[in-house]
Amino acid sequence: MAKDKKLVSEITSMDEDFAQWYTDICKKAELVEYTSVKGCMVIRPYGYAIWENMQRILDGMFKATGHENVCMPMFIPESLLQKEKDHVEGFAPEVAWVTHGGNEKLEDRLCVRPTSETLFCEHYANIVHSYRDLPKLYNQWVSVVRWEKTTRPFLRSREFLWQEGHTIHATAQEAVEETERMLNVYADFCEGSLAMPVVKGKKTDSDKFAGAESTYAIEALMHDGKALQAGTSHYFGDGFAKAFDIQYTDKENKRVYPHQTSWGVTTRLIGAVIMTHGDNSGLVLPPAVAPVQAVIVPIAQHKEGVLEKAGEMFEKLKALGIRVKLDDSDNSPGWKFAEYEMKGVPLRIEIGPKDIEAGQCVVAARYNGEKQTVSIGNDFAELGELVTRMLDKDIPQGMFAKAAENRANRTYACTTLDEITKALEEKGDGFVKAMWCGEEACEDEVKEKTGVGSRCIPFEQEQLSDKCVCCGKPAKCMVYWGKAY
RNA sequence: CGAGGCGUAGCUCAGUUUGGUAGAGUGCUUGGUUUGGGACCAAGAUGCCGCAGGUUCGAGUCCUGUCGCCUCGACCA
Repeated sequence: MAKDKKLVSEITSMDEDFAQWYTDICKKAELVEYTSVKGCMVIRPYGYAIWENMQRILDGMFKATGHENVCMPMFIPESLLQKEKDHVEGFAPEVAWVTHGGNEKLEDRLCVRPTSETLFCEHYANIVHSYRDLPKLYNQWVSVVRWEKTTRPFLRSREFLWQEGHTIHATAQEAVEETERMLNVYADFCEGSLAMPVVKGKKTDSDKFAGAESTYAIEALMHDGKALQAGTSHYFGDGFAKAFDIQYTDKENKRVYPHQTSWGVTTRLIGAVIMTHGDNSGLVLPPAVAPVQAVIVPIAQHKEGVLEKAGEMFEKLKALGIRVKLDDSDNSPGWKFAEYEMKGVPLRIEIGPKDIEAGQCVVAARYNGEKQTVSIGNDFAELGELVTRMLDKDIPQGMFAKAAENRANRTYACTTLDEITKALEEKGDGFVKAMWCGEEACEDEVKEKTGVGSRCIPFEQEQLSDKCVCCGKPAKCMVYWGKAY
């Protein structure tokens, strides 16, 4: 166990300090370790447990919306990848290639999947023949490889874990509905389980997924005012179906092309949680995904009765289905406090000789540091109720409110480029809301002059003015702008 | 891929200017005292000074090359 005395760096507005703070947490909370494989991370047990919790919740949501899990191969033959033109152009610069099998050179190189649209398409072509075969609603939990030039734990690594959902539908309308449904599933997960407010919207054309007709995304704002794309959902139209020759016979006995979607979230969500909720004492985890939801710290544990009482408490909370840990190691209480704060454990319960005498214990919440004493009685009933209520309701709601407040303080509505520059300079990086004419030239100019790029066209539109923030021509929509990870 | 910075004990780093026995703090091991915010005392273990060449009587230190990591750009979930 790492017992480094030095705590994490302070969060400040400086970019480099924030980056240092972030990497400190990733390492000191024992989430990741670097490896000899360049740009790839070891996700350690504590970090992986967070991902497992995310997986469990999301998988339940996918199953509830009728999706089935499958597993596609890790390798994609070059000939298969080449079939859809936009897609291959988008991904070619960042794929890794397998050129040899044993000692033999391969005729057709194999790419290590950067995403699996092409494999799903090939499969659809084999199994979709009739309208009766549709829709197919698939998902897979795998890792993918993208040969990134620079990497950061969770936010960008050469290999990362994700889920990719792939669906195929008879009609365009059904496919669009699916794209929107899954974006909503992601948003509900982020806001409900991760206590992280997100903006739902559509990407501009220049920002679309390679091969997509339209891309939807949820965007979250981090502590330092930068935006993070937390999940995406793509509508493909029938472009892939045409490229891969997927056709079915409809009720009128005509051969037609089906419509597809894909959607994914990754271990980047762990990075999003760190940068949304973390503070100067370390990680702050939402209870829904915390590997340990409550830690019991006995005080003066060598004294008679302390460990016994703590043990009873542990069993009681465990029986309530709470992920609870009793730390009876011989580290000092102060050390334990700091350690579990670093690791973001949502609740700490202190119990010592004084408490036992008074028939109580102390419960401290990680996200706001508030302590309260609660009676333990004979069977810990009151404690069990309090802990359950805090983990299920008070803490997620409190964390969400805190994150939403931070986002509100860093969201600026602007009507001119000068206003944007001024707001960013005076108040720091954040979301900028501004009107846009829909021209790519203006999108580029805004980025060049103010430093913020388009994040998404939010579903919830506001009419800030009727003119484009850049060119002054009639505006088509309001866009969220921001610096991105 | 462009520009900067850094590689010395598990970790954070000093030592490099001016070449001369490999250092500190922290962590680790053992024993004892402690325990309501990273406790204290004592004893102990820990190094291909990133790697490869070169200069030199002698290189952590100088030269050349190389690999790796970090930050900022560009690209990206």
